[in-house]
Amino acid sequence: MDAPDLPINQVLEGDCIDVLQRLPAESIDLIFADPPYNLQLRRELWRPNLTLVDGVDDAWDQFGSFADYDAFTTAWLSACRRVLKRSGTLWVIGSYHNIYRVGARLQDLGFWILNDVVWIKSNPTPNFRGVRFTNAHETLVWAQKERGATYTFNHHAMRALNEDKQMRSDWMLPICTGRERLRVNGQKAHTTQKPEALLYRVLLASSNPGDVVLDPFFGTGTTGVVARRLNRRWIGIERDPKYAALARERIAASPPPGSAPGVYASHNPRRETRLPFGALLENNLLQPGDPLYFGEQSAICARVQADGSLEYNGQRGSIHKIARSLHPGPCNGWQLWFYEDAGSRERRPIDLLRQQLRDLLKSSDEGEK
Amino acid sequence: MDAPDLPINQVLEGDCIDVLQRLPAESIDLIFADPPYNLQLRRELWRPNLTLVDGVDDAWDQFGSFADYDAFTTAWLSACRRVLKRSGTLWVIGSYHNIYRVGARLQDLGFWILNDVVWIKSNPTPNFRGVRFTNAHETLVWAQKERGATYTFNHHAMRALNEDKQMRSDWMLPICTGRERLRVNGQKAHTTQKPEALLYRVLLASSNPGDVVLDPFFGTGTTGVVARRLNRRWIGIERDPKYAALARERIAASPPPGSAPGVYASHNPRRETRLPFGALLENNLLQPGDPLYFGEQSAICARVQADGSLEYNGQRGSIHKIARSLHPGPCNGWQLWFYEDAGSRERRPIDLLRQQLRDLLKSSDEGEK
DNA sequence: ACAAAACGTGAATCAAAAC
DNA sequence: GGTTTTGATTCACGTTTTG
Repeated sequence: MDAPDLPINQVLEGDCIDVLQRLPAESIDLIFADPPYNLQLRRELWRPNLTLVDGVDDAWDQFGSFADYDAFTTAWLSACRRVLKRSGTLWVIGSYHNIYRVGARLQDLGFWILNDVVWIKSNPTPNFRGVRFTNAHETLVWAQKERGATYTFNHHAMRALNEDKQMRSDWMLPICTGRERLRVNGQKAHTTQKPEALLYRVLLASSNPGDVVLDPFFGTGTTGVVARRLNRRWIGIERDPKYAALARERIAASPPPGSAPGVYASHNPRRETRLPFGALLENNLLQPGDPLYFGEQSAICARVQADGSLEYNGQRGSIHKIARSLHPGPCNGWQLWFYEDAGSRERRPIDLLRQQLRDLLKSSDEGEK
Repeated sequence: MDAPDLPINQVLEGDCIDVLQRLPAESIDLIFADPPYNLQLRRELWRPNLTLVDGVDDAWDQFGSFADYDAFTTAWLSACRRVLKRSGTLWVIGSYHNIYRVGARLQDLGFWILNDVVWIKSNPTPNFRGVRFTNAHETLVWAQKERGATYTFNHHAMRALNEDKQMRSDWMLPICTGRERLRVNGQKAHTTQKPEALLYRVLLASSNPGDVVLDPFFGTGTTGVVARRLNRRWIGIERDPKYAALARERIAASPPPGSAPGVYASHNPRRETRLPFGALLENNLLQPGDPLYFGEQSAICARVQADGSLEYNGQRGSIHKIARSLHPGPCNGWQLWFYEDAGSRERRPIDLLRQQLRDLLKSSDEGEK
């Protein structure tokens, strides 16, 4: 299933555009990219207390013009797109300096944006001069390889992570400081290290255990650390041998995934084994000829047929089909049809019977073991 | 000082590209633009409660391709740039559908981005299908006509509006609903009416009383209403005579300058720290698979899942939910579940970890000051 | 009259498995 | 791979209706 020559769980040294070209096509499930931001700082910045701000002035962040930056962007995005599976998705993080260039190029190349997400920093650097708004966020673009392909989004994992409400496109997370910040001789090892919490959410949302996650601008390896922790496989590409070495060291020292296999998989009702409506008859939860009501109150009453179809007003078909004929739009028959409980004479959705049957089958499964 | 033939406080009917060309060059202090977003909706969308979502399907939002949209964008941005004073600035609002196109074109034309700002919606439309993140924000780009020119930024006004702290680039404001939403025969008059609070902040930040504020996509005139209220002069351009008429009517009926602006000051509920259990995982204080014990002595042991839920005895749910299943009455999972301390092997309530994380976030907050 | 519950709605690129 | 069938999925507010 995997390409045989995929260099799993390794840091590859070199320019990502070159290295990507040597990887097999359509082999990667997820890409997270934190490219140079092209910051274009013009002068030193001093705080009001007369200390110097240690800004990003690395050589790797210098580009001559928008055109240069665009060419660079198109090159690495194309290379990424080639190695991505059809079902794969790509995340890019950036700020206003570069994200509009990146977003537009990415659309031009055929990527299809699924969301943009804003990382709201709980503790941003203030604007020392008071001449603009405090730059308190960065933007992440999440895109699929091509419009309409299926992709991974672990909706229920995101809900669980957000106290049982849908995860929104605004993520409030602190910047990477304190013990998490990698240091060498007391100096920060990399100027733009991202917090692990950010990668945790990205990987949990858009990949599954065992998936291959690639980071073309690996830096000091945050993506690798989190991938390992979440039981994903990873590939890092990094041009600077010093960063690559630091990343290897850091990942080796980071916590390995636990041994319990179940904990990493996200619950997904769409992947549960399907029970045809007829199974309720086969298992004696309904009888041929039983009435089903369309809603809790309504007088509309259909009859269950022996083969698991419904009959209403001369029509015959599945619970979904008959429901659709009674109501516009997409219909889930399991929730729309009600049976009458024998004891209480109350109407209950047939979805309840399905749940009972699922529990029944599950417990008999476990009894076999 | 003003160009003599500036049509002040008027709604000009026509395509903004044409109309702008008839205005004098370098005569405008501030532009706020809310262009079509180029949404590309494919089919009907139904809510889970079987009602139909009334999406944006207006003719003015239809473009054939990215190339068409880019040409349109370049045309109106160029026309705007011509009428802008050297000291002038431009705001554009958009979503991921269009904002990367707009941002890149704007940079190409020589505008210099000062900030981008995210409007975080306190009450966004949810994602009914559960297939993406809730689209909970829109993006505003704030740019000056050319790099290095002086521009207006009312730092102290922004501070005052934000409880004496620097105004950040994330603005949490409700969408336009209720009495503020303009209606005709009970139907919303315009599909994309913006809240006045948003314009209030924009105009207060980047213009001065008496300045001329232009809006090339005037719609139902929110920019005019707020400009009038803040004692700025305004020019609106609107293609649709129906919207133009509504705008004139609305502005005439709106409060004149001098009324108390208290209603526009917005409270920011985000500041109240909310820590979901999953944050302990995101911040590396717990790992997927870790055991949690129900009480200090008990043998009941649940497993932490990667998504921040607990698994016990086949059930899966939040720390509170699983606790409730083990104990009658209301349960505070934070105090009932215990982890085992790595060093001492002693059990400690997970509330301790929450406290640690709170302290951590707090100290990094204070470090900023 | 008042409180509680029900209802309506917003810039939305909104399905996926089985056959 | 295109077509058919099954069936998963929502949050914060403001307004209206019900009790």
